[in-house]
Amino acid sequence: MSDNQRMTKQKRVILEELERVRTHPTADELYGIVRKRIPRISLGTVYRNLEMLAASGRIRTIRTCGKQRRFDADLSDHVHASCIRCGKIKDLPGGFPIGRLDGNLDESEFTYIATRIEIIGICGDCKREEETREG
Amino acid sequence: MSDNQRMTKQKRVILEELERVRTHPTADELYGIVRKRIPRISLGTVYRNLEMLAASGRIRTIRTCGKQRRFDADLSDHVHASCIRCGKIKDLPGGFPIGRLDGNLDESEFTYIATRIEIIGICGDCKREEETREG
DNA sequence: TCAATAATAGTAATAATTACTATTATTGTT
DNA sequence: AACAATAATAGTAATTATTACTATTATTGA
Repeated sequence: MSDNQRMTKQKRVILEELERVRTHPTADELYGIVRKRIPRISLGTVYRNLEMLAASGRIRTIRTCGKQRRFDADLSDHVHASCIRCGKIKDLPGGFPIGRLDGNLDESEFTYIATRIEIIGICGDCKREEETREG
Repeated sequence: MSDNQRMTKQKRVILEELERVRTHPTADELYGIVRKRIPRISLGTVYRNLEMLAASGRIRTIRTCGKQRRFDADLSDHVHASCIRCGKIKDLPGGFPIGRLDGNLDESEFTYIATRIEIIGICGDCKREEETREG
């Protein structure tokens, strides 16, 4: 880290595990994963590190469906498919279909950082669950 | 309402005010607005009605930056510009630059509802505030 | 090795949202 | 217009995600 952040064991493992999974986990899902390697880590540490990693641009946070924030270590442009039922997010293959979408932006009034594209819908698991419930 | 929802005075005023403003308010911002017309309305009623209106497809909910959900009565395809500092969301003029972005979707595994596009950045107000703070 | 201090674990606090309940208002029917 | 059924309300309590706090521990540059 070039800023004054220290690379602790906790931060390294959190980042490693976030990079490994492709599920865009919530903080407590990641907490569950990381605890297998650092059993005494606390949820607050997971939150704090995710916050720091996001602030330094190392990971991204996602808010779409569901009430929990999610995290993504993949910084490349890609499209997310979010389920309105369970809140889970999957990556869509095929990369980013458009470039910087700031043609209509008044740059003096809005400083551009990034473009986000997502597909909203219902994932297969939730769909099947609804179908069995309805008969 | 064609479903079994009743059109109460509260619901009507909430919808009217949400349609009037163009700021994509949070539930409690809207609560403040609606209270001018219905002083004894409760915040829970605002939440419940926004929930019902969203469920019946009459409005949309937005989660991007900031920890509060926001609401939008404009169902037409349009791009949002979200500020990572204050969480406020503005509409970008110029309509929707791409169509249904589901070319890469496996329809059997994900039921398409909508495409959302947003620009992430820092709004003019927050930018100016940062500049004065830094000198 | 060591001093400075960033980060930790554990816990308490905060804030957004949801649930609960007795009462009120809407709506389809008469 | 009055009525019965019941959806929705106000007010409040509960829940849940996230953040703040604090004494202790671990990292890092010298």
